[in-house]
Amino acid sequence: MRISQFHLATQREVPNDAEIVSHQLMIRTGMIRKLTSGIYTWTPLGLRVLRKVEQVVREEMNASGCLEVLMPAIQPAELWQETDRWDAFGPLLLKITDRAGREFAFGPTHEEVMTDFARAELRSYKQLPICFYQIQTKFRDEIRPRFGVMRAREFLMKDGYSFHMDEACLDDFYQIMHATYSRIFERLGLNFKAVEADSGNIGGATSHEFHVLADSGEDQLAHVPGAQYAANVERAEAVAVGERAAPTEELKTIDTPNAKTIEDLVEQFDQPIEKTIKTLIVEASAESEHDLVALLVRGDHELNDIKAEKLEIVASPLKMATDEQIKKAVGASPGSLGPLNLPLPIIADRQVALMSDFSAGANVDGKHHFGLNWERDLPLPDVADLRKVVAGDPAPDGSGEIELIRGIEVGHIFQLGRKYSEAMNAVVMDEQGRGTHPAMGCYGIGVSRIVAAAIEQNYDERGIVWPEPMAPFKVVILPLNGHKSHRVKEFAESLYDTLTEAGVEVLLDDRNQRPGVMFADAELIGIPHTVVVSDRGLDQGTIEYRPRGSEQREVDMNQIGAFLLGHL
RNA sequence: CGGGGCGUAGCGCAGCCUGGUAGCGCAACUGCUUUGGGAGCAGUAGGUCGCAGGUUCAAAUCCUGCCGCCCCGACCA
Repeated sequence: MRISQFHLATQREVPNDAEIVSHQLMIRTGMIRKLTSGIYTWTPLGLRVLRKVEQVVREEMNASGCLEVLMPAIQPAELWQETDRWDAFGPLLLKITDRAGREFAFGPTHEEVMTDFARAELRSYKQLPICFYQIQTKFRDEIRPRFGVMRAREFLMKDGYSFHMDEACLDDFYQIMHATYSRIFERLGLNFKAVEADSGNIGGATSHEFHVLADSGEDQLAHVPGAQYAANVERAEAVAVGERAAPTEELKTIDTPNAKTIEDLVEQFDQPIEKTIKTLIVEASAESEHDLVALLVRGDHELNDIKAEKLEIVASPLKMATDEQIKKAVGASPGSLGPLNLPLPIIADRQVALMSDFSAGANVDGKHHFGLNWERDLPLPDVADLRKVVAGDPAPDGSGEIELIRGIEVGHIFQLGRKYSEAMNAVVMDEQGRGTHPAMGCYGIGVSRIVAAAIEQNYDERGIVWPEPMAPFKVVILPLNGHKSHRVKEFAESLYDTLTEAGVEVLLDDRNQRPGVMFADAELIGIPHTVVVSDRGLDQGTIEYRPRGSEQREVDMNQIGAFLLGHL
């Protein structure tokens, strides 16, 4: 491609709404342009990258036996009503009405459409297992779109769905998909990690996420360096450490008029934070016959919302009680709550159950108890895993100490089970001629998000440093003063022809720009291999070769073609 | 949705407080010069000042309403 024939639209300045590096660079390189909040145009440059990712995904899915389809983006409300997700999916679902007043949604995911397809197409166990996938535009009316295509409302996603006669078969295929995903991210040249995950509102039991590792990632991951264990902190099990020591202190009630937080208590009363208890009041579930529930975590620990709302007694989604609710139920303010004489159901974190001689609010404003001990001063409440893991915690599999890192979720695989096949009555005949609801798996990859995630992981002060498999072009040729020097121009043209004929994606900068502009653009858009043709070099019989992100060197002008072909 | 901020040329901004000719940098266009790190000079073009009302002799500027966008929280590929 000649730049003069291309639409290269780089810019020096970035719009002030671009917060993170990938968003800034995608705008500066001209890969994307915003149409409106969370909705972007992919320019020719950006689309080349998007297609690269898409193609790797497609090839690996095909290689694992999956079959590509393309399903409608617009889906009728009736399908979503069958699974109760028309309402349950909430405002994330973009709803559309046609001229006849019929309701539709712009698909945020395709379980319903796929299950509908399957119930029509799949009749016999002989057709199973089978996996269909598509690469298609989705729309989720995100509460807050941000970071460019990283969290866009409209985005490109690969979603696959598999069907199986039994769980064992599903599990086997799930492992295949796990391996397929790993190959995809390896091929793309990304530093990634697969972690145990929470399955969220898609449903299902077993689930893994694939994360591109980057400090700007929105997700926190718990892993053990050098070992197997890795989980999203949302999900990571917190193991209690140690044993409960025997009481050594007397129970005392102390006036603490100025201690409204755990930090105050620690500072003003010289309490070790590991000896304090944080009492959080949340709304109870409708089935529980309570209004509120108290959750206890150690003072230096944080409540894990996901774990909490999975408890039967706790309302889901989790809702913290208001100050008024607490005042009414307990008679004290949030700064003075504790488990002793608390007129609410109580659930303690595992670690809390091992504490002794601890302090907590007295449920009277301005008073705390010190020297509290379970089973002496108050009964041990129900115990559950409630807290977020922290660095240094032992991994639940005993493999070592947990370290926390950040990642960008780019893939998610689920074992859905029979949730959708039952809800939508998809039935296939088994070997005995009995109708069976097939077990399903579901496998997503955020194709457009991968592009942004790759940049978060691969850039320097000059621009993007594409992993070679994602680069929009492999080589860029810069003829310095090519419009003045015939031999520079001719050499560049001839090299361009050689590489093009060899099937290399090569960009020729034929814009008559000054060298600085050419270098800056080549580096900004992150082309892996730059070739500089100049009079200076030709005088010495050499061509300059600059791999993006490492040292340049001179190559014999007669060898440069072969040299490049050998390096690509 | 709650809290905060911003809408002036393609992009980044000033002007608004204190009403009176709409301005700067980058980008764009023309010419000349320049050519190994985002050039210089000269010139040109480009604006319903987010929209609608109101106040006023006069509104980018003051008032009211609406719309859009961004940031902080809950959601997700």
